[in-house]
Amino acid sequence: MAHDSTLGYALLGLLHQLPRSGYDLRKVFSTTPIGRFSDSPGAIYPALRRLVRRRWIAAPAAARGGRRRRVYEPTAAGRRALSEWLARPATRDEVVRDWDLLMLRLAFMTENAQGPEPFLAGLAAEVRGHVAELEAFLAGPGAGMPLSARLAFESGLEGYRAQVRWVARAQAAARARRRSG
Amino acid sequence: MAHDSTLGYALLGLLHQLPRSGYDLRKVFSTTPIGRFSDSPGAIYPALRRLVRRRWIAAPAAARGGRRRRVYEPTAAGRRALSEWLARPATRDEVVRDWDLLMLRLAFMTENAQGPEPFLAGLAAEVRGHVAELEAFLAGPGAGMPLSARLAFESGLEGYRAQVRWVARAQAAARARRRSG
DNA sequence: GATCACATGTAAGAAGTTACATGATTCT
DNA sequence: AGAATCATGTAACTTCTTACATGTGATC
Repeated sequence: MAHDSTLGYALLGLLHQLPRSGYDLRKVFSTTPIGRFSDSPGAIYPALRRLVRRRWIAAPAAARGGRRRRVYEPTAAGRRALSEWLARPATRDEVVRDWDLLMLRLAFMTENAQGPEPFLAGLAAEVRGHVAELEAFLAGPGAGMPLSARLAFESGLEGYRAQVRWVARAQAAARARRRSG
Repeated sequence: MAHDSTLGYALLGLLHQLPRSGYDLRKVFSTTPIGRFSDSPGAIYPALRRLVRRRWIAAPAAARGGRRRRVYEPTAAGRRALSEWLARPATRDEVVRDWDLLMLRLAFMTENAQGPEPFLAGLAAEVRGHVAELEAFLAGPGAGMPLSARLAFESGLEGYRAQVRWVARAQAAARARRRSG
């Protein structure tokens, strides 16, 4: 099954938590600092129609005539698509280019059968590997960078090092949760 | 002057360091982990033509006939545009949605008159403000998030906390550099 | 019945992606 | 000459942005 955009999965996950209207979804984005999604109608409504076209969500007939509030909820296929997406392990490419997408996946993982532990294990490996790559670059070809460029590079490196520490704590928290029920 | 895309500024900055061809620029992106830019020709060449259309870069006539290597360099207007861009202070919105763009600006700031210190000062204020916002959310409306969602939120928070520490060190490094010449 | 908040939609354009096409040079 | 590599270009598609348009219900 072809995949949707980050926004598409964000909407699908939110609708899985609770059926909502496009307007509700916009308010989620405009009132919480959860992601970096735009609350613009020009993004949300087309994304919803995309999901409808894929038959991942549906609005229970109702609300004919005029433009009333349309509440969407996932179909069986939509729930399946969400599950499959949540089960995907983190790739190196996502670590480098799409960290937000990985965190979105994690955020919805409570709804998942296995819980976050397998995902976090894979993520830990990939993020450590990426830090090693960045460190190798800094020690090798990147050694002679001018001050500002080196500072900018170190910002990225420090960000990923923080994620290495975070993921270890996250794994511990998930383990503790599983043991204590 | 209207602004260009992140990729456009990346190209402009690189060409300011050293005149290059599109192919050279692609290799920069494919062989260094500096940014998250794609090395795809479908992004690079149209972006170069955009910069040419704006008269920010030019390829010294030469290389007529057939498809030979075309080496671009910034025009006077291009250098001016780069300078103005580098002089822009970091905004909160960029901190939240476009950290990479800020780091790109910093990376080219060695070429700048003032050096990175004013930029870093503004950046420090904005990133601290954003951390405070995230902490307020976690303590207030976000207090009841399920485990996975909270972990994902904390990943973001820890990333920004790491940037608060990084920016303090970066300011110290820039100060030390200025004093010691 | 005017006005405001709720709610959805759309058009135009920007910029990227993937995949393909093609010319020029160098190496064997 | 053939193959690999250097080098540029383009078409189709996707998705987002900004800005505008429009309908519906509640309140004054």
